[in-house]
Amino acid sequence: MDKSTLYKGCLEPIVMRLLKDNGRMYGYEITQRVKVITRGELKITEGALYPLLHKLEEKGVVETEIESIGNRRRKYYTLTRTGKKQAVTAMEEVKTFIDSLNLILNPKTAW
Amino acid sequence: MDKSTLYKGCLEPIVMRLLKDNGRMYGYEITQRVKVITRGELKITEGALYPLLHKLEEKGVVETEIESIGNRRRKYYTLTRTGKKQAVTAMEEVKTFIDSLNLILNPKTAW
DNA sequence: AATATATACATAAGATGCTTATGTATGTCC
DNA sequence: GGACATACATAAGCATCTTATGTATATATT
Repeated sequence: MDKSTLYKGCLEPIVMRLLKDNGRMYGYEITQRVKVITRGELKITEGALYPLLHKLEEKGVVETEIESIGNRRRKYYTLTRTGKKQAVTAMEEVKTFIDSLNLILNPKTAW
Repeated sequence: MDKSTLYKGCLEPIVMRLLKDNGRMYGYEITQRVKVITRGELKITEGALYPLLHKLEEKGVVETEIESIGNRRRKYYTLTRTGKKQAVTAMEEVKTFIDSLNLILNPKTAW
């Protein structure tokens, strides 16, 4: 099995968590942050991330701000008020999900 | 976000784990077992499970045995020798994956 | 006796969420 | 000057799931 198929569906909560913790991030920064935090285990591809960010913006979960550093531009993303609420719910859902996974995959451990 | 999207990609390791633990199971049994273990949180649909089981059989990960109880038939699945090896690897991969997820989603907790 | 629900399998169409590939452009290091 | 990093974006294609549908037997309900 391809290792990366596991994380399908988890990208959205990951992004929301990072925005919740850090307040304001740009796309490329998110990819790098995930790589560092997970010691290279999780690698977010740009082909997955950018369309997701656009979708979240359309849904009003995040809002953007473009910042220029010299001739370079960065697009910063911030959670909206609604986004912050949804982030809380999303975190609970992921927690429950991981608990369920652990119940099956680590039946002997008491989580 | 639809809650069930989270578990995309996790069905295969779940099935392998159950077969590894229980030796021999049939499809419907797997769906019920997951429901009980996770207290109703994870519901495996038959439309997802049966094609997966067939795929695993094609790949030589599992082998089947049909058993009749009265007029009813059950198709039992067992891990092959290769399947058992792959199950070990799969479990390690899922463990690493969950660890990575936790690093991002529970940054304050030391796992 | 009829109906609903549970058991048990299966497949097909469609949606979703990713990978891979490609493109543009600037900045930095050697 | 070329390689690599930074920074964005999109499109084609694939894998994995949901939803819908179908078949058939067994059991419980009314």
